[in-house]
Parts: sequence; structure tokens; C-alpha cells
Amino acid sequence: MPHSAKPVAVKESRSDTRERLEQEILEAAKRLFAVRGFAGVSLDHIARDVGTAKQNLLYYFGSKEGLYRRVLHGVLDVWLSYMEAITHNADDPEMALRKYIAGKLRFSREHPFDSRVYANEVISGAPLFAQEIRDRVLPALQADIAVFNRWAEQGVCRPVDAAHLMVVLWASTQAYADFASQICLVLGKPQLEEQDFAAAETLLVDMVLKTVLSTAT
Amino acid sequence: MPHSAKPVAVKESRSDTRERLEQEILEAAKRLFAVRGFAGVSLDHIARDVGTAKQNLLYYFGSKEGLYRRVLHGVLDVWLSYMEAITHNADDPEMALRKYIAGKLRFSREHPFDSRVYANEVISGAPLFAQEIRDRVLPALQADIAVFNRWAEQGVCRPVDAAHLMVVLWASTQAYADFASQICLVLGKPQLEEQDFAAAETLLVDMVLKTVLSTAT
DNA sequence: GTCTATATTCAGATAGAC
DNA sequence: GTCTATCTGAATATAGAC
Repeated sequence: MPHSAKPVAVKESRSDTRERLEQEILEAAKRLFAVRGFAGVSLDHIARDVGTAKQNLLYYFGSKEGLYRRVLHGVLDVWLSYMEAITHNADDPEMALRKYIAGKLRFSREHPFDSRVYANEVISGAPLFAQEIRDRVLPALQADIAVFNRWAEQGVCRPVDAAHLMVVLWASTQAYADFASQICLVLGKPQLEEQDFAAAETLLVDMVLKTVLSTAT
Repeated sequence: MPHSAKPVAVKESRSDTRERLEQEILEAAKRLFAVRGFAGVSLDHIARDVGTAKQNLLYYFGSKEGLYRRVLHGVLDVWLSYMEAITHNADDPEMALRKYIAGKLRFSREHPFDSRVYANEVISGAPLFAQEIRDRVLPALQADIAVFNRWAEQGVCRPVDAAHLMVVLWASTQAYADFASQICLVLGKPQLEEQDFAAAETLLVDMVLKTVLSTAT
């Protein structure tokens, strides 16, 4: 590219490069934090993974904790984007539940590292994450629970303990990311395949619909 | 105690002291590893917690990894002791499932740190634990799955995907230990109480029995 | 068996040249 | 903005006195 290119274009190109490198760093950090936890990963570790020096990570993110917070923030963005099925289908319980389960399992399949970073943080008592969970996750969960309760009032579904049902759905679907290594051992295969997620979805949908929609009280 | 006490008694008393201190160290290490992970805890940390010096931990356990392995081994002992409900009630599906769910929830309630150490290790891909899981956990799980399949053959329960049902049970019950901090946020209380575990048990038993025992195919 | 002292490695973070 | 060099603290582990 000739040096006569417009300064604006050059500037954008440079900031694009920086943007891309930042994203690469965040992705690598996510993968490593997911497996070894915050304390188990060094900046050197991450830097080598993306082919740069740890000083650059500090230049970009200020500190290791700063980098980790950025990772957490991105994880939560992804996490929340898969959470909207229930409130977006509030007029059709069966559809809402089917889509919610399918979406959460897709999250586990497509973003296993995000799921594990989240799990690690929650297991630790969410020391850095608590406020963000309170501000962003809790409202989403409570909206879902409110929808369940409305369904029960309207008589379109059985009165269930919505909070605990959410725990079951949440734990069962995320297990296919967080505890994949053990599920693989049980299934006797090196890694989970599409059919395993399909089988999980069939079972979970069956269980939940039987519980929530059955006519018997 | 006079010095004329029998040497054997003295010896036993001393090894008892050592035994007790070792147990104290293992308990403290378990609590800390559960929350901060293997890399997130230093020997100093653990030593201060039990009121001794880190050199003693090294004297007792050889290395940090040695201590961690001992913790893992103990965790697995506890974990397995709560797993026997299904094979011990193989002639009564409803009883077996009720007892299994109740037992796993009791494990989460009574041994939350064991559960979290186990979870941390599995999320990391069980680098130190894989062999022991293969040798001790897998046979137990496969025995449970075999019982399910036998029930289906005998027609006393619906043909379910037993492996995935185990995942749901396992994940849902352990969530009440591993993800307690988030469940507390959702329930709006500082910590889980007996009634929360009771509500979880009611819902899970309801879901599983509806799925496994309902007459419709 | 327990304590003091220390060797050694490695981490996060900073300073300064370019 | 990126690199080399370095500071500082902390961690595992060992040696040796008592």
C-alpha cells in the first residue's frame, strides 16, 4: 500500500490491527483461564500462545486482573446472548422451553471455554464477578422466573418452583461444557459429538415438558 | 501422664497426634483448594490456616502435588460413599431414584468443599485425577447405568438414555454445592438453607419419576 | 520431628531505549 | 507501540541446627 494513503485510513488500519491483536489475546487468555483458572495461568503463558511478549499484555490491559476482567466481561456477553429464549417466547411455554434448552446446549457446544471460565468464577464465589452477575445475569434470570410464575397463574402450566427449575436447566446444560471430560469417560469416547448433544436435548426437553406441562397436578 | 506408660501407648498417642494433624492439614487444604484451585493456594496459606509451618506440610506430604493428591483421594472416598443408592435398591426403581437424589443432595450439603474440589479438577480435564476416576468412579456409574437398562428390559421403567439421565442428576445435585453462590443470588439469600435443598429434592424427584416411571411411552 | 535459614525459580510489574 | 533489561515479591523446595 502506497504511503499516499489517507491518514485516516492508515489510522483505522492500525487500530484495526491493534483491535485484532487484542481479540487474539482475549481468546487465548479465555482458553487458558478456562482450563487452569486465574492463578494457574501466567502472562508469559498467554503471551507465548499469541506470539508476543508479556509486556505487551500489560501495555494493553494494565494488569493481569485487568485482562481477566475483560475476559469475564466478554464471557458474560456471550452467556447472556443465549438466555433470551424464555422471555422472547413468553406466550408459548412449550416453544420457550424447547428453545431455551436448545440454546443453552448450543452455548455449551459452541463456547465451552466461556462456560468453564464462568464456572470457575462461580465456584470461587465470584470474587471479581459478583457485581456484574448482580447487574446483568440476575435480572435475566428473574425475568425468566417471572414468566414461569405468570404461566402458572394463567393455568397454562403447572405451578413449579421456577427458581429450582432454572437451576436444573442451567446446571444440566452447562455440564456438557464444564464436565465434558467426565461425560466423555462415561460415554467411552474421546470427545462429545453432535449426537450426544441431541440425546441430551431430547432427554431434557422430555423431562421438563413432562414436569411443567402435564395435566395432572 | 507418667513416663511409666507403656511404650506402645506412647507411640500410639504420638502417631495419633500426627494422624490428627495430618487430617487437619488435609481439611484445610481441601477448603482452600475448593475455592481458589490448586495453583491459587500456597503451602504458606494452608500452613497458616492450621497454625504450623509450611516446612511441616512438605515433611508430611513430600510436595504440594503430593498433598493435593491426598486431598483428591479423600474427596473421591466421600464422593463414592454417596453413590450406592441405585445398585443397593436395584429391585425398586422409585425407591432407588429417591434415595439417589436425596443422597447426592446431602453430599452437596454436607460436603460442599469436596464437591468443588472435584468440580475444579474435572473442569481442568482431570489432569491428576483421570486414572482414579477411570478406576473408581467409572465402574460405579456404569453399574448404575446397567441397572437402568435392566429396568427398561424388565418393563418396570421407560427406556431412558441412562447415561444422560445420570448427567442430569449428577449436574443438578452438585450444582447446589459448586454453584451455591449464584443460586443464593437468585434466591436472594446469603446462604442455602435446609428448605432450599428440600425444594430441590422435591422438584428433581418429581421430574425424574415423571420421566422414568410414566406409563406412556 | 520441628524450626531457621536459604537456594532457586518464576511471577507480575516498571523503566527506558528505540 | 514494541523491545531489552530489571526490580520486587512470592512460591516451592532443601539443608542443617536443635
